[in-house]
Amino acid sequence: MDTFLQTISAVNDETRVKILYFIKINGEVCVCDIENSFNMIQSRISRHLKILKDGGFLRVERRGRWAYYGIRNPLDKFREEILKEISYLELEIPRLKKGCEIE
Amino acid sequence: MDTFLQTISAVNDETRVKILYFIKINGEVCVCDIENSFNMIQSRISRHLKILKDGGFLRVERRGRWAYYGIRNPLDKFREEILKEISYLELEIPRLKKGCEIE
DNA sequence: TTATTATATCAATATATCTTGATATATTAA
DNA sequence: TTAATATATCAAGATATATTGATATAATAA
Repeated sequence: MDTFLQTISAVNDETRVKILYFIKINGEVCVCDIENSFNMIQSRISRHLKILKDGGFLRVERRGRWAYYGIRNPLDKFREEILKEISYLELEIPRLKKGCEIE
Repeated sequence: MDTFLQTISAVNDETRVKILYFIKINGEVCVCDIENSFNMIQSRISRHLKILKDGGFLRVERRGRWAYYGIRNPLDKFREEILKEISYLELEIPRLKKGCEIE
C-alpha cells in the first residue's frame, strides 16, 4: 500500500505533473534547467524532483556539480500508464531554457 | 489536468483505496454496509464515497432510502489500470457485514 | 402526522502537504 | 585555500485534506 500511495501522491500535484511531462519531452535535464524553464525557486524544484524520484518515476545521475534527472528506464507498466495518461493531457509546458553557466 | 488530479487524488488515501477494493470485491453495497464493515462513522464513509464517485470510480443508485454504490461500468482504461494495480496489493479488507435493518 | 432510518453536508479541529527563504554540502574555478 | 556554482535539506508559515460530531434531507413505518 505504501509504495502505491507514494506513486500516486507523486503525481497528485499539478507542478510535479508538469515537471514530469517536461522531463519526458526534453529527456535528461538538470535541476537548474527546470528552475530556469519553470521560473521557480531551486528548493521548490529540488523537493518536487525528490518526490518524483521516490515515487519511482525519475532516476538521477550526478555528473560534476550537476544532477541530471530523467525518466527511469525501464519503467513498470503502472507508472508507464500514468505517464501515458499525462501525455494525453497535452499540457502546456515551458520551453527548455538552459539555466547553468557551463554544461 | 483537473480531471486527472481528481482521479488521482481519489485514490491518494488509504481508506478510499480500501473502500474501493471492498466494493470491487463485494459488488454493489450500500453506505451502511461499508459503515458497518469498516466500523467507521457514517459521515466519514459518505464523504469518501463522494470523492470516489467524483473521481470517476463509482456510480451510485438510490433505491428507497438506500444509496447503492458500485464500480462504474464501463470504466475507462486508466481507472481500470489503477483498479488493477490496487488488486495487486492484495489488501486485507474487512468481511462484508450488512449494516441496514431491512434490505 | 410523527418517528425512525439512511444518507449527505456543514463547521471545527487535526493532520498533511506545499512554498519560501535560509542554510548545508559538494564540486569546480581562481 | 578561498570563492562561486549547483543541489539538497530544514524550519516556518500557508494551504489543503481528513476526521469528527452536529445537523439537514428524504424515504419509509407507525
